[in-house]
Amino acid sequence: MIISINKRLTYTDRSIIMRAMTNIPDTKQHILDTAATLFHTQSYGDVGIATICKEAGVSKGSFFHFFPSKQDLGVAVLEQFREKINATLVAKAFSSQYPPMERLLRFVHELYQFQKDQVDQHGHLPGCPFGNIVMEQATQDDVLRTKADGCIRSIANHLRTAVTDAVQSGELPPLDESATAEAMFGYLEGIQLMAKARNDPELIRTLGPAVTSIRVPRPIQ
Amino acid sequence: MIISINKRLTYTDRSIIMRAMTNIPDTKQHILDTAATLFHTQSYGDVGIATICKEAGVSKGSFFHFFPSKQDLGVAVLEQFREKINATLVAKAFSSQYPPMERLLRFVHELYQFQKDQVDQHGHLPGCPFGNIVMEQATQDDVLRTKADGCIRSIANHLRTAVTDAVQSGELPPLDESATAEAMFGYLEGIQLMAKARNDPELIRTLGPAVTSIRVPRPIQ
DNA sequence: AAATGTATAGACCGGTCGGTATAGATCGCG
DNA sequence: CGCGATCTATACCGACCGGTCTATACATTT
Repeated sequence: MIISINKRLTYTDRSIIMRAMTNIPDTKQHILDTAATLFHTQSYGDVGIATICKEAGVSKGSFFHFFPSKQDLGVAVLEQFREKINATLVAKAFSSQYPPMERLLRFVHELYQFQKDQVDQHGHLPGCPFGNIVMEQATQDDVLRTKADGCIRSIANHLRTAVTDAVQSGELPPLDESATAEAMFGYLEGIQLMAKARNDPELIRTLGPAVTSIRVPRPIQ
Repeated sequence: MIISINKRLTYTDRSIIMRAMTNIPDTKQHILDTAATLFHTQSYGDVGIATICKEAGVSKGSFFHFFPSKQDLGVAVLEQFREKINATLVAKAFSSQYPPMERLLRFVHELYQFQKDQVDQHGHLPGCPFGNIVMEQATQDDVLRTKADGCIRSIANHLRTAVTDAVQSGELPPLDESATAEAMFGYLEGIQLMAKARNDPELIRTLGPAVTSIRVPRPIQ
């Protein structure tokens, strides 16, 4: 494709050039990505719309054209995190080619790498994007709370599959599979929280593997 | 004690009467208690100083007379939570009169009751005061992060004693006692987080007891 | 009684918050 | 070309933010 440099560039031209040069997709997606990073590395409450706009190089008019409110942006950011985490960390770890319990250990390793990379990049361990929103906004904003809860359930569901497979293969004794998967996910949230409190990803590496020791027995009849 | 009602009441007189009549201690403590409730039931970031003053029936001048900044107040609130939780939930559960592992189950029950009472009172499950601050402020404010981390370690230390006792008594096999205690505490943080995400304290009751299944093996030499 | 320290009250500060209004630029489409 | 839809830019809004300042009331010390 050739774009003449003699004519005055239209928005479309600039958009095409931007996309080709910087891999920045359309404005809405760019706002979304910028907000996701800022919300995760700082926090939802402490990052204002003006900051997001400045960081994304976008005007407030554009922002409110695509997102009717900050809350809508927050929900969209959560949904994008869910998709991205399911497509990367979860997909890598929960492949059925690995024995069920090994999947859990691989997931722990993915979490460790993820948080460690963030520390190396930003100097702070950001923790879980969903856990952060829950702790910060659950008592204030029911929409965000419900959305974050949905994201948590979505990811925890992959754990449940692994637990079910492990029981079937005999790697785990009979137990309450759903509850055990939830307990395991809770454990991973908790050690990410403690790692964030210390700003030290090593805690995930040392304590993470113990996720395989968690067992919630079947309710007695 | 008798206070004459004929003379004009001094501040000290009124203070004495107030304390006797309303059980409200001195102003600083009252601000602290009000802020603790607001921070816990809402969040640190979303509760302003003006709100705290109004709720406590205190002027801004008084506030800044006792607390040089919101951050200092935050640290004081965390410290008070640490003392209060150690004096109540922890003290009730971790009495050496109970077998070590029973202490853990009792602590879970205390956590359940605590969060359930909050739900009944305020309609929302507030979660752990330290975990909330960590998730919200750890990447922004190193002072608050460090203080919250200290509070977490302080409480986790009681878990470690129980784990050590359990290993000694044979209730638990040999394992990394400190790491296991940390893992257990992380687990409890995690299920409180998930309970907050669902606004449902029952999750603590059903998943909590599995804390006794967590084991971090001793590092191989 | 004077002086000093402690506590309280509230107006006030610059800055930021989420969100709106309006005008203009650019788009696809007829 | 012209028209309506889409998108961008920015000034602006009232509310609130953490924090300062000044004035005053009272207690304590001398």
